Amino acid sequence: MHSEVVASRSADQRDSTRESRNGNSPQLDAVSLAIIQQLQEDGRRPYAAIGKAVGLSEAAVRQRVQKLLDQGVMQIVAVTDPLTVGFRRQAMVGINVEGDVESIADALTGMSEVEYVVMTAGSFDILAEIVCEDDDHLLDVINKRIRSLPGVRSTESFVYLKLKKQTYMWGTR
Amino acid sequence: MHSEVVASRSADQRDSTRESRNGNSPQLDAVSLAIIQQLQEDGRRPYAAIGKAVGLSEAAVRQRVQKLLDQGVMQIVAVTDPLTVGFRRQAMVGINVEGDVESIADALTGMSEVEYVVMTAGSFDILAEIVCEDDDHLLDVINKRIRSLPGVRSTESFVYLKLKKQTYMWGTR
DNA sequence: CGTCGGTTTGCGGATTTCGCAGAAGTGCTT
DNA sequence: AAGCACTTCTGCGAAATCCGCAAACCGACG
Repeated sequence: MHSEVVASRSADQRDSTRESRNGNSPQLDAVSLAIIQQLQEDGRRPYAAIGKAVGLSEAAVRQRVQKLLDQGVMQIVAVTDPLTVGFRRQAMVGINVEGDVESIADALTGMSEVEYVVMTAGSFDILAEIVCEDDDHLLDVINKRIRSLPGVRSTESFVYLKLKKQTYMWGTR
Repeated sequence: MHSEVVASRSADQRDSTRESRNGNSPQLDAVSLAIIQQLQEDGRRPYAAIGKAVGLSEAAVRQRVQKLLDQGVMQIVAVTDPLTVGFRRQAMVGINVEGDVESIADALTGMSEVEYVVMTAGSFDILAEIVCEDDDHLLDVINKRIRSLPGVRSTESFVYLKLKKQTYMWGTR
């Protein structure tokens, strides 16, 4: 059917991307990257359409997507502005830690109200995004649960007023 | 078929959630919220399965999902850890503004390297997440493009070292 | 009471997903 | 070079899903 596409692809695209120095990250070739890109535009795009776009059979796309999902490289989900969906209070919290930063980060990861945790360089060791239903809940999470973690030296909160942009399009520039 | 489910639902769930004080946000009833919740667990879950879970026919779920998509209330996309996908440098940038904060936020929104923009209360007026390929690119975006915006008083950068958590499960506690 | 707009439902037909067996490609060993 | 283990890709047929549409339903309003 589209055999000429397959033939023209296999030689060049296959291993053009080098696996990163990041130890745990599974190496992604250009085809998987292209598949991810397709699914970043529309998470429900049919496998056949993706296959046509990247030069692979429907079944091959399906297998690759399943593997990417299993490996945790990507997830296909609905995303919303939490404000729209009834979570009225959100905040980014900058945290300074003494001792092991990663163990604190892991503790934050375990909290259901914490949506996003990243270790950073700069005047904060950790940034964590908190999503709550109301002020009381937010106050409780920040003051009781986070500040009380042993090793947390200080925190600074930035309450969200308005979400202006939220994209998932990297690679599609 | 599942008429008893429909019957039991229509009376109670329909308009149990109040529309928010947020002017532009389309009011979401409990059923749409439940649909979103299903799609946050798996963006490719079949409409029929969602219908069974929320007590609606397959066609009704399909129409609601389409409307939520059209209205921009939610989007169904693949999300990844950018580090895994070859974007080696990311940073959160805190920005202080003199004058109109929103116009600066809009300017940031227009930059393709900016993934996330939120207006905040606290010692920053805006938080923006930047995704770049390398150090040069990141430096360029922060120093040349952001700091040069008229009205930007100061910026502070937090370069990402390691992403620890990234979830889209609000509502599913 | 009638009707008007918005939603839901129940279909058939087109499309997509799924599982599987065989072919093809890769790397390693002899 | 040939053999072998392993992974990936392809090409189906069957099952499930998606999609469009017309009719039914429902609350609101005159």
